[in-house]
Amino acid sequence: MFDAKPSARGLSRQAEAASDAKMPPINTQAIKVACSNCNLRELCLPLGLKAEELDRIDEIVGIRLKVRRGATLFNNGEKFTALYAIRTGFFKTCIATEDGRDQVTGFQMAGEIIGLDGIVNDHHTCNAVALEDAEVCLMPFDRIEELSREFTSLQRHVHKIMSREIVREHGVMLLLGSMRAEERLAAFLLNLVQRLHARGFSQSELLLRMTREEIGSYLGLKLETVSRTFSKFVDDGIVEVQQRHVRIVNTGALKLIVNNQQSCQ
Amino acid sequence: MFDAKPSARGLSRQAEAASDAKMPPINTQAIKVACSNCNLRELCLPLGLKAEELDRIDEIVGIRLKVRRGATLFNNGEKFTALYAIRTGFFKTCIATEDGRDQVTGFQMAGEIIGLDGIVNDHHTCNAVALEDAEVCLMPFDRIEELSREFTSLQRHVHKIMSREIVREHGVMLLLGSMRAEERLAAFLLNLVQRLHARGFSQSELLLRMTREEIGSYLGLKLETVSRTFSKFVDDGIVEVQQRHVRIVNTGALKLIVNNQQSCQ
DNA sequence: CGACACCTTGAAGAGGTTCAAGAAATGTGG
DNA sequence: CCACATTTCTTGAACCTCTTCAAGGTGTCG
Repeated sequence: MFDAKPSARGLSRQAEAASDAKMPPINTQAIKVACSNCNLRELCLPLGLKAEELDRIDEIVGIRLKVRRGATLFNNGEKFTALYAIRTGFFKTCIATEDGRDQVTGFQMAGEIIGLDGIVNDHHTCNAVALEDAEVCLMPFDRIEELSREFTSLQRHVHKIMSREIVREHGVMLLLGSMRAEERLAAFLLNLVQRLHARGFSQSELLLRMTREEIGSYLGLKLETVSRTFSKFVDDGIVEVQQRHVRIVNTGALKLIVNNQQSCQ
Repeated sequence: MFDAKPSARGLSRQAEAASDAKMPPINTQAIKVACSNCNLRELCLPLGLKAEELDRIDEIVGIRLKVRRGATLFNNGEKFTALYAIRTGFFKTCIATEDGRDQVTGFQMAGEIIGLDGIVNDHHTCNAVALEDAEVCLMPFDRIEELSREFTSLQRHVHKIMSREIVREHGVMLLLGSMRAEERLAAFLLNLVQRLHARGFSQSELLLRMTREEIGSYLGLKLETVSRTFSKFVDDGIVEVQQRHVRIVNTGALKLIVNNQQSCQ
């Protein structure tokens, strides 16, 4: 609490600098693409597809959309027609109630699928907002269902994606229901860096795409608490923080914070 | 805070009295059944099936299992093979971590499906515990996938069930992330009674199948806080409580507590 | 009836929030 | 390119909600 904060020098970008846009309502641009050449294929599609199957599955993705920072991919109440695979960029999904509550339900990055919330009632129940300029592949849900009746592996894949989301949310419930502020932020950072690492980025450095307020909303904390907890971690020498640049100095300490602390239940 | 508690007389059972079992590890019994005669059909299956389709879909349910109170239907780590449709009874699902954390992720009643968490990794990631003697229909997942390749309406139904679970969990995240104790308990009671009402039970009376501790775990509160909040509601004349018997006297007040209160973010 | 699980209530304390002010970064427009 | 406005972040102090610890009450079951 009394140590001078080490300055976080030499933090490298985790991706090309996002060109900034001034919240245009929505900005999309159609491009033809093919899953077969996509380097995110292992994240989006089932493994071990035959070449012919892959060609057919390419049919799923009609067009690719660009979404500028601050723009929404879809909004609560909008008609559901498609799932979206994120090619580049970073999103948040959030729900809002009439009485002004707002809850970030997740942060999504390249290779992840958004829109699953819309299936049950044919309308989206949350907003998906790009936190940096993004590109997504639009996959009409009719086509997905059609092709997954044909290809067992695709069918299974779709089921797994939905199940994974359910399990992920169980983890968030555990976090929100039983962890204290430090544990929540530690778990959050470890989760982010692990997912980034799986995409070829650093295991220890990350550039937060979201504000303290958005982190707080996701973690069930106020932005001041997020900020204070970051400062605590810095004082303890666990991370270096410079605004949105974060370097994890002591991963083990973070893991200890998440796991070791007793109490709870 | 100073009013005498009204006694909750005349609370009727919401279902036949559960015969109590003393936590046998697992107690199952196979019975042949058919969806076509099941009065929960509208909850489990898509609407508007033709008779022939219904006959085929009957094939999904191989056997019906009995699970005694306190027994588990499946456990974390167990191989995933099937989904379960609850015919009678009441379950909780919960996850536990090595460090002793424990989180109830949901309470499930007749007509609801459990086991979706197991799809993604072929192993269950939570425990499903019967809170009263229960009967479930075992539906091998292979058969479900097979038949939903054949019947579009079943395929869509499966997708909707999974999407519904995702949306439900978003709601829990909102609750855990942004509500205070009274709001959480009010939302919980309204949700329970609404689901019971959809099954033909009273709109205002319910018999809690879970302990204060389990409610607390689900709502991210300690059991003492749950108890105190119940007492507060009783003092305010909003509900009558006698152990696990609850009568909602003023539904509007509960709704106000959930919606109106500002604060939050 | 005694043991046990569950529930209630009180008092003290901790963790997180609220309110407020100021600093740092970012974006805007001349 | 610099000055100004805006957004975002940090930090302090007071407050509040919920937790913790403790004790006693209620109900149930063998």
